[in-house]
Amino acid sequence: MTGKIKSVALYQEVAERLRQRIYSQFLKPGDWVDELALAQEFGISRTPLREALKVLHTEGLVTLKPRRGCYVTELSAEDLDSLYPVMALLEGRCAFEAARRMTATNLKLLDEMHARVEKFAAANDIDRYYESNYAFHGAVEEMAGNPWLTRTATDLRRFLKLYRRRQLQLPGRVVSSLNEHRLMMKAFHDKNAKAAEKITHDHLLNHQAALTQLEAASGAQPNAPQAALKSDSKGRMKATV
Amino acid sequence: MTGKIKSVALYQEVAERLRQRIYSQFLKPGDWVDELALAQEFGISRTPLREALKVLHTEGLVTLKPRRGCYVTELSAEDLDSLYPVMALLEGRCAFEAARRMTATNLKLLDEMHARVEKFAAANDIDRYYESNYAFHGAVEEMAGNPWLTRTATDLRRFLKLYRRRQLQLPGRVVSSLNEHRLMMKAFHDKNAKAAEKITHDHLLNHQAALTQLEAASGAQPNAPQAALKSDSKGRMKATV
DNA sequence: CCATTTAATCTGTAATACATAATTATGAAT
DNA sequence: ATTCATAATTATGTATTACAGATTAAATGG
Repeated sequence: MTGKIKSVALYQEVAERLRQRIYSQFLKPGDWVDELALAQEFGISRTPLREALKVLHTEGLVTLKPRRGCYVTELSAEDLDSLYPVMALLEGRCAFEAARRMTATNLKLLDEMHARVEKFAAANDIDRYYESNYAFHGAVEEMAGNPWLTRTATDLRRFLKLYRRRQLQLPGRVVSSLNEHRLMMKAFHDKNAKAAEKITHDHLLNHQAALTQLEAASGAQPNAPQAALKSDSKGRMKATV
Repeated sequence: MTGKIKSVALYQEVAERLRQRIYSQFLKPGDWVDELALAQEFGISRTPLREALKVLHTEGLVTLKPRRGCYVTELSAEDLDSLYPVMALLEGRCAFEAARRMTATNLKLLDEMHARVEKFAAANDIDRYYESNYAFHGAVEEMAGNPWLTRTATDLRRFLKLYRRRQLQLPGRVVSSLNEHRLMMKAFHDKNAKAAEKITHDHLLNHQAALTQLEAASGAQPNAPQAALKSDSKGRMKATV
């Protein structure tokens, strides 16, 4: 038999397609999700579509406004200001625990993942740079060895992924981010839990600071078009941001 | 018109009834939730019942094992060991932020809530003691002023509520718990954020330690009957646990 | 008495129908 | 022509029903 066994439900496939549309910014934060149009496009009834939307809602990717339909989750500047410190707290702790429990195997794995990040950064492959970076942080969370800590951190980090494009446009941030990652790796090699925690914590806050600055530059409009910054995409900023 | 307008959906009412059954331990952790039996009992079809179960699943109260049905969420000893430190971290931070931003109004409110906890403890009203205690911690979370921190902490704390009964059976824990609350209140009065954080953090870890001890005593069976401890329910332990 | 097949039960999925809220279009009055 | 009220349309939320596939229980034969 060459045919693929359909082990996944229809609504799961639909969820995945919508997930991709959201992460690829085909559906942008704040956009209305037109049930009927999508159901017709996919040639299905509303039920599996709504089922998919519920999945995405649980993941936080989509927000259901009562009687007003479904919208791609939109984080305000205030949301980011309150979210990043929590992320910093949790990921900092993840790094602390990961450093404490670091094994030779895991260290090797992290080294490899870090190398990937470096490679894609050097190659200017912005998409794969983001993905490998995301995977790196996910790996650190796993290595903390605390399932509930991992779960909590992972759940929150998913929200930041919604602003993937935005983050990639942070001028000069890649350079300083890489630098921070190198310091993290050193802390892991040294099994210096305290240092790993602090670096990771500050890494997140630096990220937030850079985002805030970008928002201020683009006129305090969280979803404003950022074309104006394109010409600056290769610009350099002080590494502290 | 005297009749009540049905503003809530059927599945929401069902969800609430099931929530009560779970929190009242009529449905205990690990119990199978019989869809058909419940649907018949409530005189409804499976759909609104399943809809309700999905809500409870999102809250974490219920776990859906694929093709094996729906079960009341059960936390293993390992789960509690990994969950409490995360709770301690988050609630500690909540206390820190709450202390930093403490206003006269909020302080008064906390004083009142703390008084309620004291009152029900003195009156040996174990149910209302638990509820007022739960409300107190919820209030501190709110006063932290960080919506995402509040949300994360609240989401996690809901899981602990599943083991409400168990927690109430901790011998002597009420006394030391009250003492820790008094220290917390002092820290809030002093606006001593660092102290508030540490006390709250340790408060949670002490709670965990007491639970672990209880589990060890009852034979490492998380859901074993605890009748054997009843005679000890007024016993006293060292206040440090 | 155990193994294997068959029957019954339960879970998961999705199409459909309907009620109600929200939006847009229509029309009357100033 | 503009504005307000009302009617038509559209979208959302809810729930019944039906069916397919998996799991568990029962039955049959070795």
